[in-house]
Amino acid sequence: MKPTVHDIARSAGVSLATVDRVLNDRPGVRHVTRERVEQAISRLGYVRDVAAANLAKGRTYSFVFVMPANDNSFMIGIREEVDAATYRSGIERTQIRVVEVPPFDAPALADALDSIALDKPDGIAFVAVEGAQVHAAVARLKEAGIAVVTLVSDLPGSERDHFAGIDNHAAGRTAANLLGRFAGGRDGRIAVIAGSMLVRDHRERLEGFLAVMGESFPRLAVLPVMEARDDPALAAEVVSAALRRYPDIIGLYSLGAGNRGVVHALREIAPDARPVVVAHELTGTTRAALSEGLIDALLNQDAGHEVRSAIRVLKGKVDGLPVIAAQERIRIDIFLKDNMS
Amino acid sequence: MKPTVHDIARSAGVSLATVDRVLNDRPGVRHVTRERVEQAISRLGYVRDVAAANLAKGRTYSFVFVMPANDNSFMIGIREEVDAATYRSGIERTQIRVVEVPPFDAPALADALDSIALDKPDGIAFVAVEGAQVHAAVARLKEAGIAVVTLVSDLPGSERDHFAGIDNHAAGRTAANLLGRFAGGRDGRIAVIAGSMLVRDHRERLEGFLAVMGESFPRLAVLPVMEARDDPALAAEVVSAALRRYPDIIGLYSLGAGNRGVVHALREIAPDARPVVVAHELTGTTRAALSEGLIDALLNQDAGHEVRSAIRVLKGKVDGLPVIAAQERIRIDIFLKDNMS
DNA sequence: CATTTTCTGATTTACGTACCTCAAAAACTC
DNA sequence: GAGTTTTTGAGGTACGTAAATCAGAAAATG
Repeated sequence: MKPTVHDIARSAGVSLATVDRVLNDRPGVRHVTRERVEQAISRLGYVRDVAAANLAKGRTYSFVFVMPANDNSFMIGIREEVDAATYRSGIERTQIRVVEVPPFDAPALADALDSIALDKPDGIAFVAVEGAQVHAAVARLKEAGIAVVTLVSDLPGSERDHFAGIDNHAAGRTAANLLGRFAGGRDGRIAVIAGSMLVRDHRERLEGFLAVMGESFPRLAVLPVMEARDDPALAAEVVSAALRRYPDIIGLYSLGAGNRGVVHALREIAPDARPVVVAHELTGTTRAALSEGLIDALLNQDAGHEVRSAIRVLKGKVDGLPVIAAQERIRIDIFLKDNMS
Repeated sequence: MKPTVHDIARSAGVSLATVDRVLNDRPGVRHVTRERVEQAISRLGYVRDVAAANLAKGRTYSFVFVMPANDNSFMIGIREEVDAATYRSGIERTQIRVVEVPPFDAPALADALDSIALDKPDGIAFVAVEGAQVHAAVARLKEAGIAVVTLVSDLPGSERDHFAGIDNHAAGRTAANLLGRFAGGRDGRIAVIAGSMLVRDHRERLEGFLAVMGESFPRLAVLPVMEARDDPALAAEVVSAALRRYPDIIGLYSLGAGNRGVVHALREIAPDARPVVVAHELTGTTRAALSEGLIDALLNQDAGHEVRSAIRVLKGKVDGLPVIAAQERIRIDIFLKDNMS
């Protein structure tokens, strides 16, 4: 049977109160006694029953998620996952609030962070936009003892505790690898459409993509990146324009959101003239485009995983536990039309 | 504040005992009273505190995992995950025992299942081998009220409650798609190496693979499948032999385990004569081969996910809960050298 | 209407831990 | 050795639920 605190007390020849003092790091235990207890703990292989402990503590965590008010499917998906987590978290003594901010707007984000800090939540997760104001706001949050996690897009060099998202460099490299190999040795141009170079995830994807393109597929010429602010209408426009202007585009990498527009533009083209397309994020639109053959491969980051990881890390930080890197690594999923889940 | 059973009792104007009877579906509550309580529950939005409930119940689940005594990395990985789960499960009031059986041996598996049934565990998970004896053994398990889940390889048509594994048909299709596109329009032969056509997962992969090959890549001729019983030495031999005999092999699909042997054989070949290789399962060997360029793409089923899913489902079955299909679907992961996690 | 059966209430114990108080013992200090 | 401080013990309450007992009320049965 699983040992309990009572067993420890008996085995160490001390009282329950002393075991409790050792376990919860309370003062008033002599060094030798503490060691006796610790020995008993490892001897019996005692592990604290977390469920019972939480029940006894009655602790509740309060977290705030700061999300860009984008209407693209990915961000909607993330918000849904936050909602789902919020629902479950009611069960797990966790309170989660969601705050929306204008997208791609560093000052607005910094302001939001500062105003949230006034409520003194236990932790904050946010989608980073680069900017000195944001760095400063994060520093203030940490100053106030609030756990901080970046979500989807990171803010390296800041004092955030953790980044819950994929390795976007690797994602870009993977995209290049797929696009290059799918292009099958033909020559031609490659178009790239992004949301904004202001967000780190997009920039890193581009860097990784260009690196592999240069290394492994020198016969494919990559056009200058187009930015469409993850706006479907704008994306449709710029992609259409590019495809008209350069008939020898044989590949397209859509590394941001707003794929509704990209797919729309692709549909206008004669099937045999369509480029090989690699895009990001599995949504209703992209999933359909994948089965239809408009998109050839899809890189995905699982929103649910990211949100749950962020919450786990925030809880861990609040409780002073270390992050288990292996557990919190978010994988880059690749979908072809045959393995859509 | 989160409502408790006490709040429900007060709000419904009944006693705690009655609330308990309703919640735990115990007899002795009039229909109208039951409804009053249920209304109070939904009115207050009560959710049972699972932690407290488990604490109070003190219930322990006993599960048995029946695994083939294979020494390939994938099965070792599965066993490691079972061990890890076993460790954690001590915390979660779950007892897991692992039983090994000879691989690819239906009568032995059936015998093992029967002998395990004598202990009357709450649930059994096993890697299926096809055979009438196994079907019959599963029927007996269900007869005895034991929850049954197949792991990695399924046994459709049997009375198992659930299959914790990937859609192997889709995996084969995905492999064909990747292999065909990576081959880049060249003509040539494709070799396929499997473990055994006796296990359903291998057979289904092959079917999916052949289907897409026929549909989409008619210029690639698929050689008859080679079976190596997931034995590295044997695999090395047959792959070497095939590559020697057919110099125009431009693609290889390794759909079983024993990739150590396959990689060994590939390494013997001049780099520029190497075929495009798609294999299954991310292990130490295959991971290295992927970075080295010996393998071009890897399909993977996450052993940890599968084991945890199996345990979740078993617990659910024991508690009479329905399986949440979306949550229990195991994805097919694709790894290229750039997105190894 | 009496009797049996079916409900319901009140109360208690337990699960494993946290946290509190009060008293007693042990270890120091001068 | 008296006084002070530190360490330890004993005991209790609480968390939210499960499960049991027993008595009493209500309903159904004859």
